[in-house]
Parts: sequence; structure tokens; C-alpha cells
Amino acid sequence: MIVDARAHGRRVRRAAVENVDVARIFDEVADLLEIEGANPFRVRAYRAAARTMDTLGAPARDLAARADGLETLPGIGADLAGKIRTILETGDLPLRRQLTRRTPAGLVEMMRIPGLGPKRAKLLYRKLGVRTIAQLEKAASAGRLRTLPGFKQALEAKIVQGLREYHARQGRVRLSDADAYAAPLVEHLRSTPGLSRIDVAGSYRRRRDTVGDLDILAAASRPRLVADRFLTYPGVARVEAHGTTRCAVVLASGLHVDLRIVPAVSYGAALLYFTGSKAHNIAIRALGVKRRLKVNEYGVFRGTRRIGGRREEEVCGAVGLPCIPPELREDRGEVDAAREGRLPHLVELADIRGDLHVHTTDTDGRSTLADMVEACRARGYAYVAITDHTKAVRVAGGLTAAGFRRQFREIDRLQARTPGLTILKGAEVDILDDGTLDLDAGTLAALDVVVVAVHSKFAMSQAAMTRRIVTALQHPCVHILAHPTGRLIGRREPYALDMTAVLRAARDHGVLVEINAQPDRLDLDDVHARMAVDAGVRLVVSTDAHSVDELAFLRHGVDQARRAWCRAADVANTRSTAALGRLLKT
DNA sequence: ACGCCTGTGCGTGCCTATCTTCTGATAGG
Repeated sequence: MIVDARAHGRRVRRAAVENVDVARIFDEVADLLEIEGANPFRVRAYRAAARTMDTLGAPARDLAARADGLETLPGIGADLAGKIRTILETGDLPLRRQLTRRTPAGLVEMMRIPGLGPKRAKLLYRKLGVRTIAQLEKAASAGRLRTLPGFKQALEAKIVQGLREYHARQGRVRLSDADAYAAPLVEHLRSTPGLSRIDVAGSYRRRRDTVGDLDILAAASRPRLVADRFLTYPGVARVEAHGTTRCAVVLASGLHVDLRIVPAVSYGAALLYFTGSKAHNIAIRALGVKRRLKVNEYGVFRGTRRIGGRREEEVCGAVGLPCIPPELREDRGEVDAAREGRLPHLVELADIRGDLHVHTTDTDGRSTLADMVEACRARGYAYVAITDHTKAVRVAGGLTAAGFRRQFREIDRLQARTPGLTILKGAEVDILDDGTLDLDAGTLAALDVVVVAVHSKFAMSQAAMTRRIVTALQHPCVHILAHPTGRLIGRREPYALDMTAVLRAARDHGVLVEINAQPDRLDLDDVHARMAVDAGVRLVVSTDAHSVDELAFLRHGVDQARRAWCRAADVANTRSTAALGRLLKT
């Protein structure tokens, strides 16, 4: 019996380490090595490995189960494969612990402040003893930063501003990261005896681009069993509360998770309540009050009699509403729309018929053109646009006109043997400072799909940046504006932009605007995407995939399109190849 | 640290604009 329990515990412990955990540790090691001034190529190896783990389609432990399985991954040799196995088995890495003995891990966090890289972080630590964000703030407000060599008032001010932004986004994680933690935890709970329903509610279910915590809701005949299984989950670092209907824990990653257990008769009401948003709940309850009903997390009540609560539809029905998709529950007009029967039929993942923004090894992608084409064919797409970078984006190894001509010939060859899939010749053309495009007129005219985007000089004034992008949209060859605000969730704020002016220009010139489905971009965001649709602009949902695995990011983009009230008709890449061709200007 | 390679090892994103700065650090995918 004891032996079984141990074996079981070990198996579960291993299962609790996700690819993102390996990636997180490798990234931290890379940062620490960089602060120490280690061989830059060694640093890069860890970063590349982190990225590989982050975007791997399958669990790393499946590969680790086979001899030499991990070593087949690009950039993973014997050493890193061994370290991955160590992390999968123990949840940590001796090298990481050893590095943090010399260099406090707080310095890694400090490097997330814009203006602070490895050198300055090390200097702050050596000269001022600053080893945490809190100490950095104290030093900054005391004006001590400017006493350091190379630090002047301007840099101090930039760091103070960076600290403000850092705090503003604190405590929220990207939805895709939340997904990585939620899915195995839910699987762990699902097998509990007596459990009939389980959902992750909250902003996770509404598919917000970031979530503050996870709210898990379960219906079970024996709540104690669910709670026990939750509290003993191997990923739990700290238990904050443990009652019979509510438990709260913090995972090793710092993510807070709440579990609520309700009887099945209340499940729908509880799911509605815990999905929120708060403003949406208030609107629903106000409708109930008008009908002399009380709506709470246990059900809908007339007096003391429960008239519904087992399913969400019962609760909504009682107050005269159809069920509203969770993505719309932000109190942005969805309650009125539902009452008047004009809820949109939202776009779905299955509606998307092709990807209009992907990279290959010809620039900074990690899959070859042939592999990308084959992966898109295997996904059943009608079309894909190959959109590698142009020369100004040097870090990405952007192509010159000659490079594109070479790529065109290969596309022609691949097209000849891939009859079901239309391969569109494209480029992600850099928008230069003055709004001109980083590609000659002849090559631009030869492209089927011209995607344009900003990759440099993010600090321009709002007026200058708006002028820059609007100028680019006026170019007759341009079809799509990619990642319009340049934001990176949790890392970089969007640049200053008059979005209304940009969307007006897009509409006037027939330019499609992208929802970039990279989990840390999701750009346009939900609010801007809805603005776009309301302004008469057509959207595209594209992955910006840099590997065949990243083609699966599509669902993150569709999530945001749904939050923006998009119907299939609002999204250009739900169209057939012929219809898409008509939407792309000639 | 990897990958290619056979040298008891070598080259690798590896460059460039900009600002935080005045020689160096950061940022860009």
C-alpha cells in the first residue's frame, strides 16, 4: 500500500513539471549567466533551449522517456538534455541554485525594468547592494542611482517610470501560461471519485489575454476528496486556505489558484458567478431584481424557493436572457444585446481557413519553408502566406530583393507538388522611420501578400508614429498591418499611437488589420479589435509562427477575436481562396 | 552549450541605431 502511494506520488510529481517550467529555469539561468559575464554563446544556448521548450508541441517528458529523444531537438545536446531530465524529475536545477548563491535571483527580476540590463543590474548590486525591486525603488527615490558611474538623472527617471509600469502589470500572467498550469491541474482533479463537473472559471474562461489567478469550480458529491486531492497536488508550493467548499493555494510559479466546490444543483449559478466579470454579474443580478428574483452563486430564488441553478442557461433564462458566450461577459453591451436577441454568432477556430503571417528558416523562423507548407497542408488550410522579414530587421536576418526572388522559386517548386494548398508569396515588410517600406517597388508588386509592421524606434511621439504608420498604409501595395501596437505582454508597453486615425486609414485604403496570435502579443487586443470592426475595418487572425508548432497559436488569436465580438465575416481569413483574393487589393 | 569536426578545437545571432551615454549599455525578432 505504502509502496503504491510512493510510486504514485513520484509519477504525479514528474507530471507536475511542465515544459514552461523548464523554459522558465533555462531563461533564469541565461539571465544569471549574462549578469556574471559568461560566454555569450553559452547564454544563447540556454535561451534557445528555453524557447524550444516553450513552443514544443508535446510534453518534454514524452521525449525524455525515449533514449536520445531530447537530443533530437535542435540546440539540445547531451548536456542540456541531461539538465532537462533533471528538471523534469526534481523541478529544479543544481546549476540554477549554484548561480543564485553568487548572484541574487532578484537581479533577474530587476532586468525586466526597461533600461536595466545585466551590466547595470550587476553594478547596482556591487556598488549599492541593491538585490531586489523594493531596494531598487528605495535607492531610486533617495536619488542614489545617479551617484553611480554611467547613471545620470535621465536614466534614473527612466527607471522610476519603468518601476511604475512594472507594478501596474504585476501579478498577471499570460493566458497561455495560465493554460499550461491549469490543464494538468484540472486533469489531476478530474479523476476524483464523485466529481461530476469541473471548469476553470474567471478571466481564464473569459479568455482575457492575461489572468491574475485561476478560479477552479467543481461539483462533487464528496467535496472533501476533491479538496484533499487539490491540496496534495505536487505543484502546490503553499496552502493559503483549506475549507470544505473553498481552498486556496499558490503554485511554485507564484500563480494563485482558488478551488470552490459546490453541489451539482448550484453548479450553473456558481459557474456564472465565478466566471464574472464582476460588472457583468451586477448587470445580471439587476435584471433579476426587476423580476423579483434573487440571483446568487447558489441559484435563482423566488423568495426562498430555488427555481434554477444547475446550469448557466437556467439562471440566464430565469432573467430573460439566452446564454452569453463567456468571452463577451465584460459588461460592454452584451446584456442588452442578449435581451434584444442581437448577440453575434462569434467566429470559431474551425472557421479559419489559412494563415497569413508565418516565418521560415530563410529569416528567423526555425522550420523550413517546405516544413511550414507541409504543416499547413496537414492542418487542412486552403492557403498560407509566407511572410519573412525584410533587410532592415537585421536581428532576424531579413531578406533582400534577391533573397525573396530565391524564395519565390522555391515556393513555385513546392506549389507544383502541393495541389490542395495555395502558397501565397508574401513578406513582412518593415515600416521605416519615415513610413516608407523596406523593399523596392518591383518586389512589392510581385508579392501576393504584403504585410507591414514596425520593428524599430518604438519611442517616437504619438504624432510621429501615427504619421509613420498611416503613410505606410497609403502605399498601394500594402495588404495587412501586423501587430499594430508592438506590445509584448508583461515586457513592453504598446508604442504611442492614435489608433482611431490608423484604423480610419486602414479602412480608407482597404488594408486588413492583424490580430497577432503570439501569446505575448495578442495585438490588436480585444478592445482595439472591436474598435476596428466597428470602424468598418476587416481583420485577419494570424500566428506569426516561427515554427510549425507555433501554427497552433491560432486559437489564442481566435479567443481575442471572439472577445472583440467578431463574426466569421469580420475575419478575412475565414474566406475561400478566391474570396480572400478579392479582399486583397491588386 | 551546440554542432561540426578531428586542429587535444573552432565558429556560432554577431549587427546596428539609439540613448540611458561619451565609451558603453540596451534594444530590436
